[in-house]
Amino acid sequence: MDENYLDELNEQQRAAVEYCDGPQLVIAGAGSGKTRVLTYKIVHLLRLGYEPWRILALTFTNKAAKEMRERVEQLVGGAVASKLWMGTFHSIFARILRANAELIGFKSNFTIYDSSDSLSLIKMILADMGLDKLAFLSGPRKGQKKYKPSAILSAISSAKNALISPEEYVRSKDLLEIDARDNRPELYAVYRAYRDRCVVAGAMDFDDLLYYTNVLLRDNPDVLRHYREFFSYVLVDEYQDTNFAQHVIVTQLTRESGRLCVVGDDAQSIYSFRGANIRNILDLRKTYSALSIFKLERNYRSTRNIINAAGSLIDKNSEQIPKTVYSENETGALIEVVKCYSDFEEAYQVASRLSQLKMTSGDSADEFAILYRTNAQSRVLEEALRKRNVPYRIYGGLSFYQRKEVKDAIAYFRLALNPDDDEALRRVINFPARGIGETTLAKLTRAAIDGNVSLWTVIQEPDRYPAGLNAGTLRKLDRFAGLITEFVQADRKGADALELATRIIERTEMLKMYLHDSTPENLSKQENLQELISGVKGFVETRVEEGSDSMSLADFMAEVSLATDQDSDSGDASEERVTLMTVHAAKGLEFNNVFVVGVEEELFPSAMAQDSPAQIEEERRLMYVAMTRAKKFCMLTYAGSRFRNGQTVCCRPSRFLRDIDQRYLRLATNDNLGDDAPKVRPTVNYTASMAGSARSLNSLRKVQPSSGAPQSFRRPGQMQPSAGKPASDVRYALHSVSEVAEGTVIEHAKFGRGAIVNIDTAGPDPRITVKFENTDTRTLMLKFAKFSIVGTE
DNA sequence: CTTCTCCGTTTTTTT
DNA sequence: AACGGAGAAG
Repeated sequence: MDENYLDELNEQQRAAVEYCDGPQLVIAGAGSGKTRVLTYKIVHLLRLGYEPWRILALTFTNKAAKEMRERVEQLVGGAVASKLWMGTFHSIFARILRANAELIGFKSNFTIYDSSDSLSLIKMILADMGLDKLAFLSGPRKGQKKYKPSAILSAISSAKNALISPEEYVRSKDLLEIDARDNRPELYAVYRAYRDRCVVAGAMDFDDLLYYTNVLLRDNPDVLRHYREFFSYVLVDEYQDTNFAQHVIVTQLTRESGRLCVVGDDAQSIYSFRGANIRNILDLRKTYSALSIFKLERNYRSTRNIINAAGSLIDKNSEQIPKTVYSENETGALIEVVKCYSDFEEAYQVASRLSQLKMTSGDSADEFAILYRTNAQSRVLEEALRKRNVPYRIYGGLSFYQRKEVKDAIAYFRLALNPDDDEALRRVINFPARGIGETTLAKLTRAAIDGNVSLWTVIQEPDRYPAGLNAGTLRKLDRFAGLITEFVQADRKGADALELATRIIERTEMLKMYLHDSTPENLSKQENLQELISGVKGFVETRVEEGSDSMSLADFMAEVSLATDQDSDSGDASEERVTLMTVHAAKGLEFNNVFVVGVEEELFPSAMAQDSPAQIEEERRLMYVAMTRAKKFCMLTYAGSRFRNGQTVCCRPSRFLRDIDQRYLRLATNDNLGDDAPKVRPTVNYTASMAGSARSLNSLRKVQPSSGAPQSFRRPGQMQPSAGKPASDVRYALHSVSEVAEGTVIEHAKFGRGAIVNIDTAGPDPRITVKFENTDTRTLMLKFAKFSIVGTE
């Protein structure tokens, strides 16, 4: 370990790192070395003699956890770093819950429902309760569904984040009153049914992971005592993004010891839609009377202009902890504001300015980022970049594990581990088609709900839970059950993830199905299934290499079920690319050059945020995050019209542009940022010819109450550079043995560049062993490995 | 029971 | 534009 690690910190950072005498809050402005403080603090704790496996470091995203681990690794080595408890709230507590599952009425093999599972379960419950019918309401809500699944889900989610059980919910006069007013008086019953079905299915959703952790610690004093003592120091990153459930877990674990270090920046709180609450930071002082507060205010990242501009923007927010972020870097260029006619022109402008800047600055492509408010905005930008042959990488969008065919396969995986998993069962009971249709499923569901058991139990014990099915149907169900049982037993007998996964794909004939005809979609589905298998294979191989015995399908699923899109670091690291992502996804990152596009009213700030000042402030913080990603150059663009929801709508410049002190901006001479617009009625600020009906629809929509946080469904065709796009299909293909030799240099779709060191043709399927430039050596099955041949060594 | 087709709704951000 | 849901035909 580097002895002089403390010298690499400035005075404020060093003070924060060295203070280990009690609870500590570090308010860290953007770019002030927040992660640096956390990583060095961990190193410092190790120095002081804290054992690595008793340090708990919680982050918000997988990406942040990974980055922190890597940075600690560099300082103390992988052997020590791998012993730290470091990860997202969700993954760490999932692990703890699995270890203690029986105490809260679960088994350790519980499934984790993702948002689409949750939504599908909500829909099922609403249908069962007869609440999915149209409501005959008058006025603007006429014809709208009373119980909108996504809104229900988000209400349930809020309840759990506030640690309110269904039983407590129904006892709360306030909540019932609100529901009555919102025309959904039976929400409590939906919540209860949802909870019950999850329990029966042995499933937890994302919120449950936090909720049940609280239950576990609340109802089992000995468990609480154990973890309190076990974790001798707790560190939390991005505390401004924690919700109440997370806050309570943290305080439960550290209230007595006071060995807590929390880092956050209230100005970067951008997840309140998910229950994050800045109050958690402020309330720390109440919980810990001895709380010491440290401030990091010097920004090392950006030029003065960028920091000053962002500062002048965030000053317009009323709610914030007073602090002054300053930069002592060079003044730098002004922030460029560009007005465009349309989203197409915007994309063109950005692409051309980017290419030009790339030439003049000499920065490589990965020093450029284009940030947007919504994923949908990426389309046009992609096109413009492609036209200019600028290589880019999109983050977000549909994750690999969310693709239909992959989800289907995963559903079988899940059933093998937990056949009670209703959502997985419903997904694949008739896929591939085996003549078990809606009617049968409805009858099974009815019986399952009446018996308060899982669908699997109903299928297993038809006599005990009669569903009123005819003999033919029963026979079909029996065959399906046989298939699942076979997988379950294979897992119990200790099959590793690859054996079991391969068997599932073969026995269900999923891959075969797609082989039948070779439409482009089918081809891509085949590829994705093969990619999944090679993912499993890679997982098993890694575990073998690491000398770990944890290579069961359950171990694989534990990694996968909480891995989200950002995590898939696919694409080769060797090639430099421009980054395209949402502002949310960009948090914690930095680039020399940042383009923020679509800086318009109703988009940024979002149309959903228009009706409350608090939401506008969150959007403003989001804008602040966007701008402070930039080190040297920042450009903001807006368009006069934009293709949205299938039609072209008019747009006005964002109020945020006017919030920024104009001293730091470079505007086109004729650009007044929409300041001439009458401010009284901003939304109807258009001539009828310009605006058309979309506009009036929009102003109508504002009357309706906002419908909560919708769960995201992303379109295919984004992300995963290796699939979907014709360009990449050509680049990475399958190869035969005759095409490769030892010494052949290949470019793998996932692992990057590497040289073949061995070819094994002994088995039924030829394998190649490749030493990759990222130091990994992997053995790949030739029939699955997607790569291009670069040359020979 | 399956498949096809039309219709209506949708769009914020993510663990 | 793109998806899911509903309804009709096979």
